[in-house]
Amino acid sequence: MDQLKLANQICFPVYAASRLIIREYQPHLDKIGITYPQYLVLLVLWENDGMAVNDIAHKLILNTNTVTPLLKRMETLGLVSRIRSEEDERKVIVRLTAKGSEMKVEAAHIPFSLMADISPDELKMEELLAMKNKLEEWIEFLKRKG
Amino acid sequence: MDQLKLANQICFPVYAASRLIIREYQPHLDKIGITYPQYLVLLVLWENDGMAVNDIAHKLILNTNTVTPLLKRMETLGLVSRIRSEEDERKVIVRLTAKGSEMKVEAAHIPFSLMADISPDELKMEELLAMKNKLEEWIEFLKRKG
DNA sequence: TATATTTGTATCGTGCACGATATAATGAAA
DNA sequence: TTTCATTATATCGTGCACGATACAAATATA
Repeated sequence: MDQLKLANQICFPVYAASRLIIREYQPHLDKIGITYPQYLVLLVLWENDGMAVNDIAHKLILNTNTVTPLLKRMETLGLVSRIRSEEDERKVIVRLTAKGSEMKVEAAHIPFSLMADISPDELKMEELLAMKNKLEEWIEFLKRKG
Repeated sequence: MDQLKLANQICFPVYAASRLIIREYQPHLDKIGITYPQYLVLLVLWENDGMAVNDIAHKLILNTNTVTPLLKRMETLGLVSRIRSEEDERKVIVRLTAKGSEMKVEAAHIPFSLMADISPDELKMEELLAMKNKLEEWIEFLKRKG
């Protein structure tokens, strides 16, 4: 094997898998009218409502200049409210609306449907979990050095 | 266990890792003036010059409506030529220009630099290779069903 | 041969994703 | 308290990424 190309060989599969997985999410998310990044924001807020823009960006490892317009679109959809904090007027606090909260019920089936969609018989659950753990280890490293 | 928690999602680490890795490529690619998807197209053409748009898209698991404008930008940069095939006038054959070919020399160091950047001591080479193999197995499954 | 279907590429619109930059609020230092 | 650096968010421009759609060339079918 050509060791020189190891980096390319390891990085392309991550990039390709990411897009393929998001493609699998899409039909499920279409039914409730949101995108994958919007779904991620909802996951974060369902777990801890009322976060600042920066905290959401940090959770999702995204830049704030990606998250700000994303949240504006979600505000237009009626999923969240964006209200400037009174204690610190630099911060904008993002809260779920009733619609945004209630969408959790509609989305409850998605992780289960997804696992059925994306988990091949050849790849056992333990293998996926092992890969998840290795990726998270890797992400922590990349975040520290970035 | 709450399935709707970010930490419990298997797909988010793949999505996040993909972006973090591309961020690591960026400074290296900036030096030669291309983006990560453009670099992938060059990798494909360096290996097999003179491919149709569709074949490049298939190799990169991208839609042609992503690849067409990508190739047009690369044509503007003087990296490739796009010439309609004479045997089959539906096809557009993409070939490296002299500049595109020669860029292989400038890019030769990137896989080395990248491995130094992205490979933490905690994650051994064999573990990265094992993850690569699992991801490729997964990708094959997702491609088949998509 | 005429018609229908498939194939290959391109166009359009929307939504990320991010570097560069701007701006106001906060906090620290002189 | 004035000045300076930092923090939090927003704006702008460029480049993907993809669904929907269009269209011409090639192929299959009647």
